[in-house]
Amino acid sequence: MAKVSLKFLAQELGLTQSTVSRALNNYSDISEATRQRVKQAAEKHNYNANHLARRLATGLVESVAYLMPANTHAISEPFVSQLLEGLGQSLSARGWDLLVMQATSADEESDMIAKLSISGKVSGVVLSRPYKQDSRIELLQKYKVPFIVHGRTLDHENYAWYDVDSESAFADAVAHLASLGHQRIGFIGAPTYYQFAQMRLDGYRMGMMANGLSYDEQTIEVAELSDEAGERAATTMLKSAQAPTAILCATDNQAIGALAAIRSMGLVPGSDVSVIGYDGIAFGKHTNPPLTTMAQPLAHSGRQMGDMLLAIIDGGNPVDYQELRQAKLLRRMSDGPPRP
Amino acid sequence: MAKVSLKFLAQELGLTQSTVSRALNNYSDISEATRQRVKQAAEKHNYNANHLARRLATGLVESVAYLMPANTHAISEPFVSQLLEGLGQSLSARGWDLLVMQATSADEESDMIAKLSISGKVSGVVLSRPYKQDSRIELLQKYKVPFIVHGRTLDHENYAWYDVDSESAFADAVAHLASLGHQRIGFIGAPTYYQFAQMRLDGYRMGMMANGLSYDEQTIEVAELSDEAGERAATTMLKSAQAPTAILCATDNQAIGALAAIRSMGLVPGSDVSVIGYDGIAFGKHTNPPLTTMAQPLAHSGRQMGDMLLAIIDGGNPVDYQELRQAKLLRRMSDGPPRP
DNA sequence: CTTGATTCCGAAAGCGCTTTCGGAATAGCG
DNA sequence: CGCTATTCCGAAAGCGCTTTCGGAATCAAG
Repeated sequence: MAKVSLKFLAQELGLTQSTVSRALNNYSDISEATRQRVKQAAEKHNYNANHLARRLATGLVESVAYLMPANTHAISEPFVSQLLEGLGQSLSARGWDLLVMQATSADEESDMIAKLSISGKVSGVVLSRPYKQDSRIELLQKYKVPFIVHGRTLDHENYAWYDVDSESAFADAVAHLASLGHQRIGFIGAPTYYQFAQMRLDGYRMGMMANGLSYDEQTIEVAELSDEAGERAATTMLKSAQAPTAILCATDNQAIGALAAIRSMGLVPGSDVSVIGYDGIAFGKHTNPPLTTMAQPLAHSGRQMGDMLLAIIDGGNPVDYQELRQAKLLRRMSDGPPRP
Repeated sequence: MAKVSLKFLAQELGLTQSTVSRALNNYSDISEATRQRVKQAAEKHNYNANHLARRLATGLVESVAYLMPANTHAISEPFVSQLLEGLGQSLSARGWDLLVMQATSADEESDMIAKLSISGKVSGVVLSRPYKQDSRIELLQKYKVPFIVHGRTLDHENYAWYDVDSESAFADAVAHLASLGHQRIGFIGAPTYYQFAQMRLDGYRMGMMANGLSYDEQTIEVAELSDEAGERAATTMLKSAQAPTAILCATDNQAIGALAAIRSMGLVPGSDVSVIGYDGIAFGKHTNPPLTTMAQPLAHSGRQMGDMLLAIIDGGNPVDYQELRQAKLLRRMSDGPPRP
């Protein structure tokens, strides 16, 4: 079974490579008759252009890289999975490839971007969970590689991003808790080198002020993004003198941990102390009790971002592709009025 | 900033492309002196070989594809995430790329494989969750594309795979339940066009027989792999005349659904009716009650499989790379002796 | 000083495709 | 019927790299 290349088809048909190539690519200077003939032959022999050669010749690289966050088992986080799925769909609809890359350390992340950029391996990049100031974004801009960010940095005027307005989401969550009668609302945040962590904290603060509640550093804990970290943070918070009657968490994972912490202190989440998470992971339905959360509309975020990135690669202006979505309260069973 | 290509470096150094290339690739017919000179220049100008050109020239494609199961939101399943992570590590340690592909329908899966094979886009493939008879595997063999399967088909003699012995795992689970005193043990399985589903069912059956329990078609339900499906299956099972006192589920997701079904009937999982899942997803710790499960050792399965695949690509004999791991019982709170 | 063996580098072909250019064959027109 | 305009295809260069081959220069040996 000889490799079916352009040359092969050309010989088979008594034409030249270039003619065959142009026929396949619908050039207008090929007669309809031979075009058909060529296409049938291609079909018959199951011809598939070697994409390496094509890309080398055209300079177009039909693939996009997704960079997984480093220093965290992010891939096992729900949002990454969903994102990947959507991205894949968007890309493959156009026959493009999706590369997934993973840096093992933060240093390596920048390195990887630099390599990626100059190697011309991909024609677009999607980046998740940026830092407040993210050198990767600067690199991407410097090398003029089209990209889109899942989330935002502090200064997010001049590039494309897709994000959920977690600031107002957290303000809303506080308002909800306040309307239930809570006064002491704790906050379990994430390290604020992540911009999303900062915004969630800001939202919390704004919500507290807006509802006439005292914003107190004492009722804030910073934790990593895991359930264990959430559990630890909730424990120390509940053991403090002024234990809160409700806890807001930066992520569902942390909230799930908080639930565990509350239970293991002999308290009942949802009635003794309320917990609200953020993300809306499907699994929240099955926790004990089911987790109330600010749910992101991430169903098609991957797809969305893929389409946006493709549009930018096609020449669109990145700043035209900034999309802010709203999260909404998904009440399950982990919130309620405070104990009198 | 001119593109730094071989040509560029060559001019810079007053050498030819070929010399520069060979210097960079450590050919022995290049003097140590010029080798150093070339390498320094490359370093200085941040040279990175265009991998498209290299691959075209060498015929080696330094990338591997992971095919996500179709027809299911598999990517959002925990095992896919973990696998991807491990694969990425293994591959990137060698500078290879990981492509993720997703077919939207079962038909398309074979198509995709065929295209992938003849396009020469990748030099290896990893495949998850094969069917009993899987045409994709035949295609891969036909086109002589190195591959490794995550799971096994019915006939798995002559290719590489990595699997967990779910047959004995389920037999063990039954034995455990029997030792607790359960007599009527139900089984929620998966569609048996999946080989893994067949094996888990077989394990269940073997376990029942080995413990002198009656294996009855009545106490078997087939469900999709989601929590909702598990919930429905458990519900009909518990409403039947001979409701089981324990339920074994093919996956943790189903088991989590079963937990919900039991609770919504006013029963207490773990004491009124036991449930045991399979997979060992991290989340099982947080269900209500925490889920007892047969945990796979999937921590490094991705890494493992990546290494195996690489070895095969390097010329290893696929049949030398078949690895069967054991699952083990992870007792949490969803199992216990039956109510008298 | 000649010969043969080394050492080192340049020349050139080739990977499979795209794309520009030019030219033969055909068509259209007066 | 002669001339220009079209239609269609072939020739060839080039994308950036690898790799084989041959030859000039250096070396050791006779």
